[in-house]
Amino acid sequence: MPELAEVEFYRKQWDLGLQQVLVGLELHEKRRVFRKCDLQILRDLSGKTFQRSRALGKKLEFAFSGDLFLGIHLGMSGGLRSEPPQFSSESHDHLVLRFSKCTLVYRDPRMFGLVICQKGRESGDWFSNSGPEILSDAFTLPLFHQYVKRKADWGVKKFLLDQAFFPGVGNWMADEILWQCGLNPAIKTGVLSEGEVSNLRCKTRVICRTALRRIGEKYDDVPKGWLFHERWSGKGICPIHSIPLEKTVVGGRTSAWCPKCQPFRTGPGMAVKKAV
DNA sequence: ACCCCTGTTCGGCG
DNA sequence: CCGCCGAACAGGGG
Repeated sequence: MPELAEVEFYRKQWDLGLQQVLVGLELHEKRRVFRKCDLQILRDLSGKTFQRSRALGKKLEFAFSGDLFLGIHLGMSGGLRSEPPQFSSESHDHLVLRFSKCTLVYRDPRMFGLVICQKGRESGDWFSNSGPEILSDAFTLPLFHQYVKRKADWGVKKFLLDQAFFPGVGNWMADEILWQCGLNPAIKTGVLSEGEVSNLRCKTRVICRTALRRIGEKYDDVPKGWLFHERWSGKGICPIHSIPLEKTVVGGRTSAWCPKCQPFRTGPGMAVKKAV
């Protein structure tokens, strides 16, 4: 489930443990999510203070005293939550952090997620990204044009899913952006008009900002009128045209799109505006 | 029962 | 050697 805003929501679930000392740690070390984790460093977290956390795209980083960092990627089905001190872990709770006032739990049934541990002043190479965050000042229009130029022969859906360019954007966000831009997911980025490129960047930022504000605060608070609500309901209907959505595999992922809002084409087009 | 999946990596193939 | 694509990972939900 977790994309940009859901990741932020889950990050906050662990805020209850901030500035507290980790008094106990339970883990199922054989599980797949620890496949890249240094278990020695992970166990060293015991007795340390949970100082701060941050998110970058779909990655989460939790900083502890002693220059220790815990990194988590939630994969397809991961989630974080806080429980009372006396909580007993359940079958998919792979990592359980005990504090005096709360218990922080990492759960992931499908185990596509990842736990990383590092020691050092810097949080290390895992928690970093080649490009700027979508909502940062560095995510400029000229930079966006460079991206488009570099991937001119990519379908725009595949383009949006590239984490190096769009950290945090996942399948549903990409579909939301394309629908609100009136762009078919299979259109090559090189074919977009100047206005469409500019609109694509703008809508991407607005949707990220709105999603962070709403979903980041309350998991299921998805803005009314968004394609999201129709995406996987048995018969998805375009909120604008009330006609069935198409479901096709584009860029390796199932995509939902409206044939009226998002007609396919192979040549230059005009910028499309839509108010949602 | 069967088919689907909001992510990422890897190996085969052209 | 490179890029694209499907498979694989593993379990839950419709």
